[in-house]
Amino acid sequence: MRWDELKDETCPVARGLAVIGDRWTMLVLRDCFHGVRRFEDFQKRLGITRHVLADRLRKLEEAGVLKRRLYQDRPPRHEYLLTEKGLALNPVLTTLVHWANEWAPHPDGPGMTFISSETGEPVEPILTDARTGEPLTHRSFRATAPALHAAKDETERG
Amino acid sequence: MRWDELKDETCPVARGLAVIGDRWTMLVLRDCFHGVRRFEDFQKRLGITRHVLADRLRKLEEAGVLKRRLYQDRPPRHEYLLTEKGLALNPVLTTLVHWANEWAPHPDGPGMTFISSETGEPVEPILTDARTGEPLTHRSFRATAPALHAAKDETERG
DNA sequence: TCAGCGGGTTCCTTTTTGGAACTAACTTTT
DNA sequence: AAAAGTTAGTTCCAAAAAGGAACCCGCTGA
Repeated sequence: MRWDELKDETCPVARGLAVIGDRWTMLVLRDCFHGVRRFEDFQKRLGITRHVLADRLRKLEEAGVLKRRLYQDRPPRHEYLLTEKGLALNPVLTTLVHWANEWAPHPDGPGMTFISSETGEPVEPILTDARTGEPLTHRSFRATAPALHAAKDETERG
Repeated sequence: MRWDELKDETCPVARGLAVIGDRWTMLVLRDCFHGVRRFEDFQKRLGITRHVLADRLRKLEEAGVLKRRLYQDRPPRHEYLLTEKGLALNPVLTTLVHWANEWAPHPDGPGMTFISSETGEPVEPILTDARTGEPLTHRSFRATAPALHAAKDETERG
């Protein structure tokens, strides 16, 4: 399987990764969430090469995660903004940050924390079951693929 | 910046992606969560080339996400198991699946759902604030980087 | 008219993949 | 005993992607 065939897979992990699974894409999105909008700013902050950046921005726009908006005529200049689809990736970034803070921390402590948009109070995002309200740990639930019942309960413990 | 320099970044997004941000890595981990343990099984299921798979498994082991365990001598054969660090990636996969089911669904419906390990009942994983118990939407909170106060509140709405 | 800005594109080199074949160390079948 | 199968890789080469630097275009402002 080649990488560009991922988007046709049934599995939602594959379908998600077809959009955001590329090397630089998540870092571009991180910067979007930090308010970065312009080509030059992405390039300077990420240290990504210019043609790779142009390619990723184009693909994210095609995927509907970003949209371009004209912010001046003559010469036409665009900025890149998160769509609803892009904003909805916030939990993915968040859980990744949560994991990295715990399992791959920088010596100088967490580089990122979360605050409420309304109150500015610190927020501690955790995964819970919407039906019961109970917090979910990696042990308390698992994924099942309808057509794929090879799922086993064993991992390291087995 | 080259890709292999990511792990030295301060930002937890970058540090996380240094481990799991590679093209095939998340798909390998998905299969781990489905109980796949052996080289041949990964290879057949993913359609990944063998030396790329060997490389990814080695890197995941070095990162402490997987560990190899001998399951037979003569000839020595190893299987790959998730460690605690690897199991802790479950929420990242989960939120990705949640996003893909909503925003990049397959025509034939969701390819993956979640069930409780204890009861087998369906589980709907959502992000909430551990302090208040309130569900978090992508609008209700945001990340702040201590050294990086360029964060703006505006996106598409601005 | 000349420098500078913003947002790319082009060119070339290096690295990473994809694809297929091959190896090694056994075990099982004929 | 020889042949075939199993498992986990490694090697080789061609193709694709990324890194790095320079260049281009349409302006603005001095």
